Amino acid sequence: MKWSDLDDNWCPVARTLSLVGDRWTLLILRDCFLGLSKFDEFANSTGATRHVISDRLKRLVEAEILEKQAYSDRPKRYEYVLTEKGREFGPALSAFKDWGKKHLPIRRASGAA
Amino acid sequence: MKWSDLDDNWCPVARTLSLVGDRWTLLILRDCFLGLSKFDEFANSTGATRHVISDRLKRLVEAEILEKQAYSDRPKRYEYVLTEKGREFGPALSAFKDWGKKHLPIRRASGAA
DNA sequence: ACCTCCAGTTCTGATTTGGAACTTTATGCA
DNA sequence: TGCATAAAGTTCCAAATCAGAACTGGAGGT
Repeated sequence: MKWSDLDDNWCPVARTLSLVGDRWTLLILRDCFLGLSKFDEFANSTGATRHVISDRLKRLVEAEILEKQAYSDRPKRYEYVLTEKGREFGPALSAFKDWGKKHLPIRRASGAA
Repeated sequence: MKWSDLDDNWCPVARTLSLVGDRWTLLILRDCFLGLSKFDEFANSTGATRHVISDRLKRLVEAEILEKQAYSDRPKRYEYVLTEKGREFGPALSAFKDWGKKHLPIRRASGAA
């Protein structure tokens, strides 16, 4: 059973997972909702390797969840922004957020001495 | 950056992902909501290898999302059922389901000539 | 000319999967 | 007794994916 074998599954949850069913993809999406949009921002924020960021970004663009837009012409730089389809994924991330806040309280209380 | 390095992340979405952020775990959870509870049921339904099912079930029990209950004593058989914490993950799966239904219509329309 | 920034790509070794067979405990049946 | 089946895992090996770091290429800045 491979990743893509789920994309025609009878279950909509499975189909969704075939697209965004991995830690890094979901983390990148979270970043998008937080306003991040550049390659390095995703790399720094998620902690995933550049290799993975590159791969996931490609998938997300292909799935039309993100759109690649040039924000600089001369050195040709692109940023990734949510499409409408991508924005509609917000509720799913919110559900994750709510569940995490309720059931997984942070343990190592940041720097808050 | 490893799986578990996210469990103390400041972001609740990241913490949630450190637990259930992978295709198979989420698919197993979906199955639980569909009423499945046995090892082989998960294996057959998800298509994941028994090895992966075994690993994910262990994680989920450890995270108290699922509970391992004996349903037979003589051959000692166990089934996995959602805890309250696990049931509260329902909205997240629903969000995935809704998004999938709307944005990823099934393509190879089953047997429908 | 040299350093830095950004967006990727490439390389290698380690970890995780996939797929299938095997184990254990117990039942059915001939 | 002997053989087959069932459930829940475990074990093994080859293949795919990942982590980590270095490298490439275009464009400034000084």
